[in-house]
Amino acid sequence: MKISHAAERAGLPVKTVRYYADIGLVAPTDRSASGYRSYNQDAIQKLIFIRRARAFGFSIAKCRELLGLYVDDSRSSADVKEIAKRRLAEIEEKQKELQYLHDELAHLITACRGDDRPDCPIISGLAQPA
Amino acid sequence: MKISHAAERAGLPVKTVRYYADIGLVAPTDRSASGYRSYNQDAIQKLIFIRRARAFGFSIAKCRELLGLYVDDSRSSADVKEIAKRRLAEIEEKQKELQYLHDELAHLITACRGDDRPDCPIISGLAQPA
DNA sequence: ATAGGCTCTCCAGTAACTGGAAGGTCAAGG
DNA sequence: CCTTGACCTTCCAGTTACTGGAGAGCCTAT
Repeated sequence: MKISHAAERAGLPVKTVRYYADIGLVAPTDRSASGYRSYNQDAIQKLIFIRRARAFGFSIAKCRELLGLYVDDSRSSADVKEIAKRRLAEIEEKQKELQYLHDELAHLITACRGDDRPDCPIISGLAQPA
Repeated sequence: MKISHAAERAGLPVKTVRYYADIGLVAPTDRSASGYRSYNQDAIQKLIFIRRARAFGFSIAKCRELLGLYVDDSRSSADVKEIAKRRLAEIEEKQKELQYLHDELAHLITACRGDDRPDCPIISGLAQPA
């Protein structure tokens, strides 16, 4: 299967698939005589795996690690769970941070009349060193 | 005030202050004979403003825009409120997204025994095209 | 005079692609 | 057989917002 077909199957842009090949994340199964990348079902499955892991916010480095575990039938589920739990903790951290931002910004917005007068609590709020 | 002092006052790394000068976001008040950047209170206030806006997740481009409104005494508070509201909407969007990720990942983690056996719902969950 | 702690500029690298240019390949249609 | 158009290739540059480092100049104190 040529790259555009594989990319479509995997739900990724062609450029990205090529990029993943370049960085050695998912190598094409082989190359045609004319140099075209060729992907088999197995490689496409890896691309799908990566797309999903990326959608979960795993970095390329973590994806590489996860892919290693994915192809290793003998790895323990504990290894995977550990990585996933750490990622979950990061997500929760980010959630807290966003919640804080949300509340503070919402507060400023509420305080701002939003009319055509110049005085604005949002601007002055941002100007506070805090 | 030389750059390290100004940076400290503003709560920013020196490198960042220099960077902001390079991209024309906050220019130093002037330069000493030997070429050292010099910042007055006004410039430091702008740096603080930028730091705060950045902490709220405003892009440099938005910061530039906000800074324009900050220094413009005649701008209407509605202009500012509009930008802030859009940012708030982005934050809320991100929150929803994170919540979804969180729940899906938490679900996979719960389903995984995390022992030394190889079968792992996290891995197989990631391998689903979904 | 020299040591240290500043400061300067410029270059490169980060993460994960994305866009574009220049050129090769391949199947179909005329 | 030739051309057209859709593919494919490589390579280079740009994105965001810095950050690190090299090499060199400046300034103050001892």
